Amino acid sequence: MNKSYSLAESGCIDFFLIVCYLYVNVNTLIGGWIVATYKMKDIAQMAGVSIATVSRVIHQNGYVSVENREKIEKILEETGFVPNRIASGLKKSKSRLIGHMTLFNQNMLYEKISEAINREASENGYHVLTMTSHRGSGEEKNQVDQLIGQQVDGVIITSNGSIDPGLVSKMTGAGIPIVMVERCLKLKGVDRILVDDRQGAYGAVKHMIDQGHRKIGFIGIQSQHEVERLRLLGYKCALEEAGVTIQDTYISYSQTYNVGQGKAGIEDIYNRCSEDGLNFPTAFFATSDVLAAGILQFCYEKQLRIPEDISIIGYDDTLSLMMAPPISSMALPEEEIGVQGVRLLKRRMENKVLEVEEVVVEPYLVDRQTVKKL
Amino acid sequence: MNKSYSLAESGCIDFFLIVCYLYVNVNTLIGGWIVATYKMKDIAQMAGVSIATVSRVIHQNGYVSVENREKIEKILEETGFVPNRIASGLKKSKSRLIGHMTLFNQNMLYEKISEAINREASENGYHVLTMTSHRGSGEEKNQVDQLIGQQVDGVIITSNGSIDPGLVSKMTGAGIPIVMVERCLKLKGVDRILVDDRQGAYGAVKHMIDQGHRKIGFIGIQSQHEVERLRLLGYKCALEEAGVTIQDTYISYSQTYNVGQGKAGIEDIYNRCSEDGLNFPTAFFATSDVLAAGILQFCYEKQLRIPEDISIIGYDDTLSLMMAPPISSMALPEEEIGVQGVRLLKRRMENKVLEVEEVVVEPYLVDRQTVKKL
DNA sequence: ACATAATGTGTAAACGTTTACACACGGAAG
DNA sequence: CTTCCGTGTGTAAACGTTTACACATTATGT
Repeated sequence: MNKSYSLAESGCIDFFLIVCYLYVNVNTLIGGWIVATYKMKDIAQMAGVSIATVSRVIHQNGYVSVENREKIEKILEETGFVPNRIASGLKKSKSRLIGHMTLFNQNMLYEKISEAINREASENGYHVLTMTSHRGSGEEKNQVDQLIGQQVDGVIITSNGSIDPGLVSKMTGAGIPIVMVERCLKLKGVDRILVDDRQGAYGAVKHMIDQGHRKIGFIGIQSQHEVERLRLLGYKCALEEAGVTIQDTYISYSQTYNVGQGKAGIEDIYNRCSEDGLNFPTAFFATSDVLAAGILQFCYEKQLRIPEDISIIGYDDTLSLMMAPPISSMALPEEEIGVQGVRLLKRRMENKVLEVEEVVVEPYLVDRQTVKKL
Repeated sequence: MNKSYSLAESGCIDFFLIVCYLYVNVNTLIGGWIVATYKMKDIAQMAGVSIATVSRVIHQNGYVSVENREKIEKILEETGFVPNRIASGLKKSKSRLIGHMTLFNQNMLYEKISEAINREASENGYHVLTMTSHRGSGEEKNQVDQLIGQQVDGVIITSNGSIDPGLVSKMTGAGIPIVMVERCLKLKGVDRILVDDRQGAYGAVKHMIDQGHRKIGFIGIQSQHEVERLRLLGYKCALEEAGVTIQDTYISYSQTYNVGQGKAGIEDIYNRCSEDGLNFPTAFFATSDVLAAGILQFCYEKQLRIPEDISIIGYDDTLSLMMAPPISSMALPEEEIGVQGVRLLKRRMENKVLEVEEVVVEPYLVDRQTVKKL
């Protein structure tokens, strides 16, 4: 090595690189291939400088002579050197990792939010460690330990309003900032991105009322969670505002978000209407596109046309474009949700003490003309 | 500290814990809360042993007296200690991180595969760093550097057959094992999980033929990629085998996987049939559910019933259950794809030299009775 | 009784960065 | 001709683990 070192000093960089390639960094032999990874120490040796100087070039701080800077930059380029984030993370007590806890869900909404989070994080020099759990599985406890162990700089919790608050405290207790997104818990020190679901439902139902509908069905979820309560509330507000009395017969709550339950919901309303001697609604609002899909299946069976026979508005705009026919839906600004989530987190990660923030985002109607004018 | 230390030694653990909580590990004050994180050093001090002993308890290796083991375990429990993975990663040159490179895609298929990868990784003590890129964006180059920098122990590339092979070599060159999944490139030292798409398409079309169909349409993607070639091949094989001559008029290639293109595809065939004076097909095979959704939209407009007027089989079973009506589809074993991917990777990560492996998984028909018996 | 093995514990050197500090050189200001 | 500041560079000590090694102590076999 000493010999190689002097070679490098005397300017024979290229030859030296080959020597290095063969001898310095041979970590492993895989299938006969020589595999090399460079460390700052190696770069420093090749450039004939100290590792501190290399670091100064990489981080563009401190003083480095033009001559050395160029020499080092050239070597960096040639070797494709990538600094070891683990080592720097250890020294700086920053992993530049964001944890993302989410529930697995057959819904592109969460996929889209995830995507926005990943992208925004990446643009800010962070990476995302995703932990997917399954409703009621209790996996979160272990995941929290894993995230703390990985020294994540912050955590985003997407749509998991049922997470154990104790776990969240464990993280905040470890100094990890948290942002909850879409389905949130009101917790000390936890920022929130909320969707104005009351307004979303209100807007959808208002649109139907404006088109002349008065008998409007509601297909939602029986949920302890606030978002479903708000959607029902928005529905009721719109009706009350229009002076329409609320018919329980027109309201159906399912257990979970799935097509079958959506279809069962409208069938239930259909049957109860006959029993109660009421007219079947002329329009339906579903609190999720997946439930709306169930409504469409019902219509298909009964050979009802949309919007001629039945008007529909869905929610979340994940499937509506793909349905036959494509239906109107209240879309959520997934992009904004993800981006704002990362931004809030970033502010906390970078300057510790801040007020708790709450950002409210608004759904917007994607109108595909599935509400008939009466 | 020395005073506290002697307290611990004299057995006053509980009091000592409080002292520790207040003084030893006060890292930050957030909103008035005292925040503490423990290191092995702290645990060792509390237990009055050396840090090596604590490590032996945590990793359950080496000899530790029952007395010390119990004392340490108790403290570990009480403090909720989580070892710093960054530090151990640095020492062991293992991050226990798996990189996952995937393309963003409005398709639950990738979501499901991701989910399986995350779960299987987690069960094996790994975490997943997901890097989502967008077709043709060139984001991959940077992502590869990030993954190398994070010292990931392995990388899974999902459905990105268009990744630059040079980037893959950079990773294998850095000693990182790679598994490609679903859409693969044949590259030196890269394991593959392949879907038998030829067989999948063949099976779907065979099913239609068995039900008596002879005029069968194909809605696919004009793709350089092998999977679409295989699906078309499977379609043609099934027809040839049945002695049916292949009609170009019945075949349509779209640009990308989206509903609009699916609908345009079948409209195109419809128009060309009139021009050529051919009968419209009685059945359609689509190479993706999203294209099949387009077919359903066409049928809806034309008031064609399924399967009475038109028979359909989709592919990937991501949307078919939610359509009106739910349609038959060739499902891919997403679970198996993800799990096998992680397993292959794990074998490579744990014992370096292995033959390149190729696992082929089979699609299976989910029959929802949308092929009419002729 | 003595060698040897099994058990239990602590010390200290890594791992690859970052960064405070020290030092050296030149030029400008007094 | 000092003194001081702006540049440029290297040294070495962290960061929190893991683990080889050394050293005890006790048990076992002869």
